[in-house]
Amino acid sequence: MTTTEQHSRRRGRPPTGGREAILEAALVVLREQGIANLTSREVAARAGVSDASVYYHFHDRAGLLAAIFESGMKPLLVMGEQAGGPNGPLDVLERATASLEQFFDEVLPIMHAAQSDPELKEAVARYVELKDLGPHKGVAILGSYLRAQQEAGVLAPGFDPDAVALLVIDMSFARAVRQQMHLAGEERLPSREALLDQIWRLIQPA
Amino acid sequence: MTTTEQHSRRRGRPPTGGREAILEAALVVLREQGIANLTSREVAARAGVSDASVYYHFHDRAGLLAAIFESGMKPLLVMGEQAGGPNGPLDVLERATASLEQFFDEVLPIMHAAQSDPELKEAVARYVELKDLGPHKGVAILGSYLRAQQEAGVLAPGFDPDAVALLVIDMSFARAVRQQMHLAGEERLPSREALLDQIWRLIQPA
DNA sequence: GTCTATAGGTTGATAGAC
DNA sequence: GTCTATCAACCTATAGAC
Repeated sequence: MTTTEQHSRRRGRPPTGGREAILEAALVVLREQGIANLTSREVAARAGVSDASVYYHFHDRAGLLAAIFESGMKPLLVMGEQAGGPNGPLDVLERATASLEQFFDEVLPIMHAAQSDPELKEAVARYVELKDLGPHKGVAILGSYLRAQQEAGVLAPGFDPDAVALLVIDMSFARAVRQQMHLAGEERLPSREALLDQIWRLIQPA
Repeated sequence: MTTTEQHSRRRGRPPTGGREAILEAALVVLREQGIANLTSREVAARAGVSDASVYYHFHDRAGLLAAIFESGMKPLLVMGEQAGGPNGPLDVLERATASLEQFFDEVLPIMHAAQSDPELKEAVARYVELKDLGPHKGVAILGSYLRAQQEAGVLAPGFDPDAVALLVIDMSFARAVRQQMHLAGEERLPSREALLDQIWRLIQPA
């Protein structure tokens, strides 16, 4: 514990953690209020700092948004570690969809915000290209796992591993979107289990 | 032809079509600039009318947004007519995905805009509930078709029609989103044909 | 129904003290 | 690094003439 906690200014927050506080608050505001209400004032108030602090740390609004985006996209960078578990394909599929949904749930507010402003949209596209993120990454991870299992004879020989992987990703993505829109009639839709059942029918060995 | 076309004020537009002009312009602005730049001034300028006209027709910004939303969602109301074509299931599937993608392509800007503002988000949710739109509608249409073909023996007996329908819808939705984000690496992803191939493997008769 | 003009409020961004 | 105070720009919305 090297943090000096002698004068508790706010509540357990380091005295000079302004930048992180602002970034955190901005992410919260973005998720709760949407980008329409993401103003420097609102963020500053939530972070418990002054309005000018925001501009000191991020120069301008675009800089703040870029930082939010980069911070909010981090879940993507740490993905793809639990693909090679010791469990069977069905278990892997279930765990993959679960973490995919959670991931999309975190990133979706940023995606939505990006689509509401052409400048942000292009920034996101460039960032994704630069870091080589994007759907093909997920397809590569999940697809190669499926292909390995297929070649090992654990799964059926006929299916296209990458295509099935993309189907699973798309299904998780759409589910996350529906969940965040919380539309009525969600309960009338086929469940995740029902969807995974069909995928399983597709890849299970004869 | 009852429209009086004696004095061409703009170009083939009725002299008193202000409301429609504004609505059209608003949709264009929303698609091109995103909701971040959707101001009464911008819309009015594009429509070739005054700023005040917008408020005359739609009372306030919320009224304009509601009208945009209702107008932009119309593609949903006229959906589901070409499902019962005389063609085979594979053809129906291809045509369904094509029109689904086009539909999502039209509605997506509005969905994104709605997600960027909590008030709009709730308005959308209520509207979808009121008009009984939503994914379950598409599932019902495509699913019942698949079920009919299945019971007629044209398709395999084992699959879940509704679940497969939702898979197809989710896949089309995700494809439309990717297309609008125009991320790099799209060409490395499995094509629509590759995805439909897997669906076909799922439902084809033995 | 459409315009001009403008009031009133909010926001992004800066200056300068501490 | 953080604050207060402030400005200029922009936006929503209204008033009133035509």
